[in-house]
This record gives sequence, C-alpha cells and structure tokens, in this order.
Amino acid sequence: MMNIGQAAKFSGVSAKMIRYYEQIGLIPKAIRSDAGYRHYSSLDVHSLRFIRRARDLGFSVEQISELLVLWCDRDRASGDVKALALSHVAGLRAKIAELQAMAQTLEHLADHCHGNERPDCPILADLAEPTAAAQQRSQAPLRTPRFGGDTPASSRIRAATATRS
Amino acid sequence: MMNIGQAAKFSGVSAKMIRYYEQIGLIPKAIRSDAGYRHYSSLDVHSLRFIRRARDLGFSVEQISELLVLWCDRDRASGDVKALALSHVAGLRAKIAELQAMAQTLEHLADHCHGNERPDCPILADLAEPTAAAQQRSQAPLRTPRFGGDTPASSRIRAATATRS
DNA sequence: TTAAAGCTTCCCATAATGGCAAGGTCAAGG
DNA sequence: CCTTGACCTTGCCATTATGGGAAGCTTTAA
Repeated sequence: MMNIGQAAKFSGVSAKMIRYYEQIGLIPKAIRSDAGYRHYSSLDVHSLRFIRRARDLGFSVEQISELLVLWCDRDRASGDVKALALSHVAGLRAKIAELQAMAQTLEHLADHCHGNERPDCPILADLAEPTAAAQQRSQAPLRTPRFGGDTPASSRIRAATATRS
Repeated sequence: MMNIGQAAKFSGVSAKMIRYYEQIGLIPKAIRSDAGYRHYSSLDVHSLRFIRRARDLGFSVEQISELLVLWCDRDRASGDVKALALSHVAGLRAKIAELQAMAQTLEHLADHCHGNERPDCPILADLAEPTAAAQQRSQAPLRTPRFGGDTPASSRIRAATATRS
C-alpha cells in the first residue's frame, strides 16, 4: 500500500491524472487512510500502467474504459479487443492522412516561395485565393476539431470495473 | 455590407467563430448598425476566407494571427512567411510520425491477435506488460497533449491588423 | 517542536468549436 | 398596424486531457 505520489511514480501517471481518472470513474475510488489519503496496491498500479500505456497508444479515455472492461473480463472474445484496436487504428490513419494532406499542400506552396526579402509570396497568395492545384482534400475536416476527437464521449464513464471490485 | 450570417455563408466561417475571432482580436471589431448588428464588407469576407483556408491547413489561430500581419504588410519578406509555413509543416510531420508509431504498434499487435471467441489476446497482454518489441518511440510524447498544441499561445492575440484599419 | 514534503479539495486555464436560451430586430404579409 | 418567422445579440455551458496554483491538513524527519 502506497500513497498517490508513489503510485504516480511507479505507474507513470501523474497524481493529478490519477485523481481525475477516479473522478470520472475510469478507475474505482481508492481506499482512504483515516486522514483521507488515498492508498494504492501494486495491483492498482498495474491498472494505472495499463491506462498509461493505452494513452501512449493514443486511445481516448472512453476507449480505455472499454479496454479495461475487456481486460477484466475473463470470458472476453479477443475479437472484441481487436475490433476496438483496429477501429482506433482506422481513426489514426484517417488523422494521419488529413495531416499529410496539409503538410503536402504547404510544402508544395513553400517550394514555390523564394523565401527571400521580396514580398511576393505564393503561400499568402494561395491563402488569399486558393488555386485548384493545391486544393486536394484538406478542406472540410468533416468531424475533426483539431485532433483527439475520435470518439464523442457519451457523458460520464462510470465503468470503474477495474481492479478493486 | 452584409450581416454576419451572410458573411458566414460567403466565407465558410460560422457566425459563431466570426464573433469568437473578433473577441480574441484575430479580426478587428466589426462596425455595427444602430441596432447592434455587425456588418461586413466583401473585404472582410476576404479576410475570413483567408482565415478559413489557413485553419484548413492546420494553422493555429496564433499562427494565423502572424500570417495576417504578414499578409497586410506590403513590405514583408516572403522568407518570413515561408519560415512560418515550414515550421508548421515540421509540427505536422512530428505529429504524423507520432501517430504513425502508434498505428504501427497497434497494427503489429493486432496482427498477432486471433480475433476470435477465445480470451487470449496479445493486445491486452501488451497493454498489461509492454514487451520491448512494440516499444518503439510511442512513449513520452514529450510535449504533445493530444495534438493541436504546437504553439503555446501567449495570452490574448490582439493583432487585429487585418482589413479595416 | 518545527520545517519540509506530501496529501486533500477546489478553482482556473488551455484550443477551437458547437449548442442553447432569452431577448431585440427586421422584413414580408395580412 | 400587427404578427410571424428569420436573423441578430449576449452569455453561459460543454467538450478533452492535462497542468497550475492556493489554502489547509498530515506525516515525517531532524
């Protein structure tokens, strides 16, 4: 049993985020000492590591909630996990394509910009009046705020089906 | 001269965002009718189109603010514009690399998952205890919330050096 | 005993966008 | 002249995941 600071250090998840995850119900409420300090077991730390790793792989908290449910379900079908993972990969690929289109368009424009002291600049010219040439599919991101938004996130997570039961 | 709805329609920027851009000082305060309605000229719409296009190319509002300054500066050096564009491209490329690392890791894991009714799943196994194999550089995004965070954004923009002067 | 380090909760901020609500305005039609 | 509907205004709330900071209590080491 350790305090939140230790759990943070061992899991790689900041204390701040651990409290946040508890608050939104991604992890169950930690047991408290008499003074109100949260206490974590190495099992809890294990869960946190899982979460950390999933975050590193770009899963949203919402998706991690689902992953945790599957993780704890001894009768899960690996197909469900795979489907979740692949749908996330699809989201990543879509985002990558979008960013690549932007980068490509910009690089194309930059290639034609002398980049000297003179004011004439095809980059600004294109921003002012887009030429069909560079118009690819960078327009209308359809449903992409700036990224990170792959899942709409229902409301409150309340899965907390993690370790402690 | 047109109302905000028309300007929105012609520029592709929502009325909501036009007000927002005005509020943060990206564009100058619109002139108002006696009743308080904002009015826009086709020149204003032109600025808004510029902004819209820049957003489509992934520039942050902060960066767009700089682009607008350059756009309006007859004595700009195209090198400054190019530098700004290329630094943004670098940010995009970095993000792309990060997402690709995630996607690749996940695809690799998914490849080894049967995806059937059985519970054994290498994806969950890896999330639980990462194996060096898939550990590439997906860890520690260094300074990347979820994306969009390329520029720290000082405080308030207050450039408003756009059209109307 | 005291100081430092750690914990708690609460509030604020981020980037860019949408939604909703209450209320004023304007134009067209009766 | 009045109503209706479309449009405008402001203001507030929500989103995602994360960090910062303050005020106050606890624990620990000296």
